[in-house]
Amino acid sequence: MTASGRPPNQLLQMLDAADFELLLPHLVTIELARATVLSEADVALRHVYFPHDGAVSITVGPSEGQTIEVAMIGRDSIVAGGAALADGIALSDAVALFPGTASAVEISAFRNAAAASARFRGLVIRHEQALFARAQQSLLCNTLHPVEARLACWLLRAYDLSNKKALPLTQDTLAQMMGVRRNAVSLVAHELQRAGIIRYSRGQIEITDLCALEATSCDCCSAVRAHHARLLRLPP
Amino acid sequence: MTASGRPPNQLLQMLDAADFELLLPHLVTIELARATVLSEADVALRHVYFPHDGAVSITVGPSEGQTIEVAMIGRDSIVAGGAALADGIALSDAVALFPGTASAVEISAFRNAAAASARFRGLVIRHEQALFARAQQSLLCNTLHPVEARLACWLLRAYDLSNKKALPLTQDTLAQMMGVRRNAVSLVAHELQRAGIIRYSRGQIEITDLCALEATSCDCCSAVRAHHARLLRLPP
DNA sequence: TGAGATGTGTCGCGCCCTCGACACCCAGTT
DNA sequence: AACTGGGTGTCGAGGGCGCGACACATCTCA
Repeated sequence: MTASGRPPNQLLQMLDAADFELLLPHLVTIELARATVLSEADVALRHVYFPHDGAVSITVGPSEGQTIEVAMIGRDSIVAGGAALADGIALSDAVALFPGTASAVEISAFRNAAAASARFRGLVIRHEQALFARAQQSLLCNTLHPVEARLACWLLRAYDLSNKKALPLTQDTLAQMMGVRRNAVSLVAHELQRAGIIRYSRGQIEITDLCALEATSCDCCSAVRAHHARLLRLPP
Repeated sequence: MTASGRPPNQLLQMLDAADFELLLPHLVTIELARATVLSEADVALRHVYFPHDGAVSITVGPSEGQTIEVAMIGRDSIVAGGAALADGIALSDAVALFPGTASAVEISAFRNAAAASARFRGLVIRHEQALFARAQQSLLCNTLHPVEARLACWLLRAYDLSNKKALPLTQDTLAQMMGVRRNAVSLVAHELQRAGIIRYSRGQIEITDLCALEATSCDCCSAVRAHHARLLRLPP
């Protein structure tokens, strides 16, 4: 909880008092242990989640080894908000990547709130648009940019969400997220470590030179940040 | 116009009579010449479009040569519907790829209709979700699948939208859409032609063996189709 | 008919990354 | 102390594609 007495999720914080009252009775704080599954593609949703901290990885892909991360989201976002407003069937898998907590809301309560309040609905829609922008940029980045820049981007996003420079991550999971072989990650990570930008060992990656990491990354990160900032500032 | 007396856009056709009345006074049929720009990233929208035929390519990318197609849409979709419901700033460029016509609506009228009718709003949101699914699948496809399969997918989609087996397309534009070099397209196209699956010459590509083309493509196409069908069937 | 513009084939070099495989190192367990 | 298992380095073969460049074909227009 924060000074406002609300859970520390950016979207909950932005809500009008009246809108927050709509949700409040239905908010349940839950633990997100690593690898907790929040939603599964093509399966009916039961809850919508407002993460407080940690990070959730949104992925698609039919089979193991053929999956790819669409976006990494956290306290600046909602899990499954768009699908909840649409037909309640999740488009993608959502899995806790870094542990944390979240406020869960039953999907019916979420839909009721969205039906009752145009302002709340607008916020969810703008959020969904921001998420779309994220996916779009990932599309461009994955298609056109080399693994090194993409890895830098990814780490920066993880840092943004967790505010921690040390992240519990294996090269293997990194490779899965980015849709490349562990091989490639190993090579690039080694290079970044040699340059003094990151340090890692046995499932812990630490950012040691944030500026250099930003220089290594492509401008996809900042493009996404700009969209997010614009869309989630309440209109006048 | 069709038997229903409505423009031949799938979404307009699906509308409740009352909802259609909301839009009808504001619908203006326009020509979409090839390369007509319908929206531009980061620029305020003026209209929302319901394509009747032809196809519109949604692309992102900061600079020339660094752009990539997010989705190709047509009569089964809306151009800029999501952005209109959000903050009215387009996320991406939208350009007419194949000529055709569309119904244009001023953004304010579109928003008013969405505010007035929960059913219309729901349809737009579900559509936007379908578009998101499309983008997601492109992300996966571009990251993991070889150019040959992607090209096949792309042609199938173009065929779906235009119902024509002959498409006015240069290898150059194909390469731009797919985010690869013309070189790669030339190679693959040559191969497909040799196999009797397509035929082409000077900016005209013709599908000669649809089944073989489907066999060449990855299952991304069908995955997207499934999502689209599910989301755009009116809920009970 | 000739000049230019546009679309296509193709060649070579080289890089990035895949794919499979194996060895090593470190932790926790027994 | 030995074992086991997960995380990492890395090697070699090979492919796919970037990247530049050039030749050639066809179309359009002067």
